[in-house]
Amino acid sequence: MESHDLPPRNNPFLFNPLEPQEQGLCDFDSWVCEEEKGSKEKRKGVRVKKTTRVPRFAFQTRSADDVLDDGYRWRKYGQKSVKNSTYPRSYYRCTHHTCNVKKQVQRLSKDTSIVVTTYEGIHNHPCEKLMETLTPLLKQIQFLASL
DNA sequence: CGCTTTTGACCGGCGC
DNA sequence: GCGCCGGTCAAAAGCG
Repeated sequence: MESHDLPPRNNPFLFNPLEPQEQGLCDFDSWVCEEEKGSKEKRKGVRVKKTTRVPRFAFQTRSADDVLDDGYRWRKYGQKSVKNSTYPRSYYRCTHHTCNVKKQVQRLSKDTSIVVTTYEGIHNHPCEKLMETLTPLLKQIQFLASL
């Protein structure tokens, strides 16, 4: 475990990180975006399965910490070791009921200090954690401003 | 006590 | 059809 050259929780709060112009704000070394995963488009006989157009995007960051705090709450639901990688890949899901955003975290075997995070889907709810931390501050600001 | 993580089982797709 | 591979489930353990 070497020292990461990035602070652990320096992620900006991005609601939709698909904006390319936003990437200057974040610490992502690189990022990839796929519009859809067309794997489920296969038609079996009569019925054409609903085209699951799930936006996916991945980025990799240089961090000693596997799970970087992006402001959402994630529940881990699986972990698998993949081929060509000495390290396992972890699967997380957003804990919000109405929100089934998934992400998977994988550490490169080549470079241990790099973590690849792949998001799948877009959050359909505001970031609670941001609001959580912001609300008391806003109240305090309002209180001070009323003096 | 309610949430999380852990971990092996299970399952579906794909190549042979 | 079979076996590998990757993704998910779910039961039990763990933790604040």
